[in-house]
Amino acid sequence: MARDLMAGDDFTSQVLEVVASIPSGRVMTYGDVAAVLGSRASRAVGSVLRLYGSDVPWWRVIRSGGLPPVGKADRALEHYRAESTPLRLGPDGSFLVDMRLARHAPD
DNA sequence: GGCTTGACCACGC
DNA sequence: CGCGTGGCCAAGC
Repeated sequence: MARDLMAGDDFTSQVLEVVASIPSGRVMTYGDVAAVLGSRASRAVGSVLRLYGSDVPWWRVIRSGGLPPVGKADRALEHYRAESTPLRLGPDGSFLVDMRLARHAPD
């Protein structure tokens, strides 16, 4: 049947649901997403996005330090530029998301 | 059932 | 600021 990514009962579906609800130009940390689900499984959130992230705005979910997933930083950067996500220059000269401004607070 | 693996997080040095 | 350590929790074997 066709309820692959529909209304969530599973942890996986709920993660995708939350990620899809993040507004453009804003971001949430893996931990924040887990917290919305009443869990602290930040790693499991990452695992879900690694597998099913292609269908949701995965670049809006980053680490607590503002760094996007390793290897995907360049792809994420293109999206940030397009969404005008507040960026900030890291210590090594790379771009990080400015959490102070871009962090989206859940209820 | 237990052990291992992870797109993590916080803290200490 | 880099690195190690312990803790969390879902999924797969």
